[in-house]
Amino acid sequence: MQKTSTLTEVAEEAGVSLITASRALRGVGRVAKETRERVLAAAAKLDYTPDMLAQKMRGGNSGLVGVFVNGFRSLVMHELLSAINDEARRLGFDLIVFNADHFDDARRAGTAEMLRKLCDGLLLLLPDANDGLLDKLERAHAPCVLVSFAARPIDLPVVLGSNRMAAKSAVEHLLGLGHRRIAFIAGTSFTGQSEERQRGYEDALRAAGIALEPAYLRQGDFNDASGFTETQALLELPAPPTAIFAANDAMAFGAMDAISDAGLKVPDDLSVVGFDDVIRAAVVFPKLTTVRQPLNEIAVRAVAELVDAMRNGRAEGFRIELPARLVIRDSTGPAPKG
Amino acid sequence: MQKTSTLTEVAEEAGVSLITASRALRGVGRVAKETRERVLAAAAKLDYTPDMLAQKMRGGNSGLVGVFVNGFRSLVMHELLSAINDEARRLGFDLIVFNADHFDDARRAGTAEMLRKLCDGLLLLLPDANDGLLDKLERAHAPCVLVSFAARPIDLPVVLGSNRMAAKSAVEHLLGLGHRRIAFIAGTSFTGQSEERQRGYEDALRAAGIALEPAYLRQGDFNDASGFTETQALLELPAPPTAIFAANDAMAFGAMDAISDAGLKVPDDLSVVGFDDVIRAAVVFPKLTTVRQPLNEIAVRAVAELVDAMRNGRAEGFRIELPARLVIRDSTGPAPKG
DNA sequence: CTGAAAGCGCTTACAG
DNA sequence: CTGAAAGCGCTTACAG
Repeated sequence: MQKTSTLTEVAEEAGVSLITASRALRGVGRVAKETRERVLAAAAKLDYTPDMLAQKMRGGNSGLVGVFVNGFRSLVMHELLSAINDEARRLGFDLIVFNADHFDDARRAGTAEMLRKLCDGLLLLLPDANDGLLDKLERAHAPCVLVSFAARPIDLPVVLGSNRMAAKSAVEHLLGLGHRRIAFIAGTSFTGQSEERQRGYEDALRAAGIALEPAYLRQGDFNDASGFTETQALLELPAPPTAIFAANDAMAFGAMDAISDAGLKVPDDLSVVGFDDVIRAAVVFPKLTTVRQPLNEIAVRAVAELVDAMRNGRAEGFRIELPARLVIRDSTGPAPKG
Repeated sequence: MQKTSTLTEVAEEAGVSLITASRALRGVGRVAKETRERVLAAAAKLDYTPDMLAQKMRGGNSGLVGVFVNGFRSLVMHELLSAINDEARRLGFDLIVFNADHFDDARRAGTAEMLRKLCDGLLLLLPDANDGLLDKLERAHAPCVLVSFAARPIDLPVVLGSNRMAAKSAVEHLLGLGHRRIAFIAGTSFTGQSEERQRGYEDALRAAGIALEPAYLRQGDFNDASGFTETQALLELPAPPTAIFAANDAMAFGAMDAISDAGLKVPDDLSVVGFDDVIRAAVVFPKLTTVRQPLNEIAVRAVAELVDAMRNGRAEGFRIELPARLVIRDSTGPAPKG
């Protein structure tokens, strides 16, 4: 099928040796101007494109950045990917994206390994703390940057939003509105970000002298549906909360739906706060009060740090937290009397 | 940096020849059970992963599907990518995504070529008709499928939504509501889909005996902002339209904003129809009447056809149009009197 | 059942 | 300025 021409054919066509053709094409070493032109002409004639696979096997850079993601479904992932793509392109790197969840499969591990060799550097978006790849990269100090990872200390560069502090300020906002019964819907714990947000929630309550009520702590999975179900459970409590802080926007949307379904109104009866500020947050009715993740800044910074690591050929461990801030919209209001 | 162990090392460790180790690992050819076990143990001990780059250079399948996209920004692209990923995974293929716009750059072409060799098959999402890659693939009958491409006849498999017919039914819906002055905001023409939608618009008007008014035809670029600007221009016309059909949802959102900004109401003063039915369409206020692209069906079908082409090692030209249908929501209403 | 060659397409030293 | 070797990590015939 692939009738790509090879360097040998180009050399033959130009009447020079393989290696001379290679040099002429790469513009490396001393090659007579006339010879070079002959080779270039031959390459053009044969529509020659170098085989990156072979090139890479001999070492050398590809100008490629590998991006490992965990699924494409989430809007945060989508925005992050867009921003990273823009920034990488601006700096002259192309992106290869690989969906890297479920690393247990041997074949998948082979692909990941291959991509690691093929690309000059790796960006891991919202990686799973249990991914064996992380250990491998850590041991090798491979040039890579983890984005939005908070599960554990790791000897690799990490760029993320300030989950804990921003979550704290979100809950303080609710406290300021007079809420005392505030629930938290947690997400999954793959990246450790949900835990950080929960800590911020607890920080705020503790600082306000409010005891943590276990019944107000619910376990969701970052999807709309779980926000819906967990909110229903909360509403059935003897003393239901007057405010719900969800670990992400999707669950906050689910919460708002559940509240409507129960015949209640946001924010009159219950206030809802999300986390992320995906596009939909500003468009939904009522508009969602949420924490804005600095996705763009995160992307730009992550790419910059990766470029640095690629230049050094290795990565040292450090952690950059970029400030996330509360965006107050229409889904939060004064706590209902009584 | 990459201290991956090689097959040679595994063979040494197991005390067998290179080729025997290769056979044992692949489970191919006759290898004594005891020998095989020794090799497997050695591989496990050395944490060996085969080098896909080297493997692929000798031929053989990778189990990888390459997906070429034009940017990550659009929500349609995002949903399509999600659906394709799910379906490919279900069938045991992994996805490698490459952002392939601007193929003119020589280095990028090398990457594309490499990916083409590396992957067993290619999916081109909303490809640009001017992309030189299309010609190459067409000439080679390379195993690939074009998704949402309508720019020109091409001797390669194509899967897309029924742009023209669905657009026609959208405009018929407006005609049924009594609208006579209906504008169309076109998008860019890379994939030819905007043109198809415009044809559907013209079909409907023609069938209703309404002359095409050039002033009602505006050129946008598929982004919100252009929907906004072009709508402003339409509103300044001596006889402004009473309905606007935008070639995609993003421009329809822009149109709604422009209408609000002008102090007018949707759908009382103007009706708006979009195309795509992205998530936001059902969430925005008022909810957008739009054409639902069968993105999921398109994804499933495209993957199925690609699997078929990969099995044959080549692709024949054909075109599968999946029905897109109008979803009537709140942004369309009776034409205002007078 | 096991192994010594040849080769995939290229580049890196080493010679001339 | 140009070229003949060696080798990247692997697999495909061809021998034993």
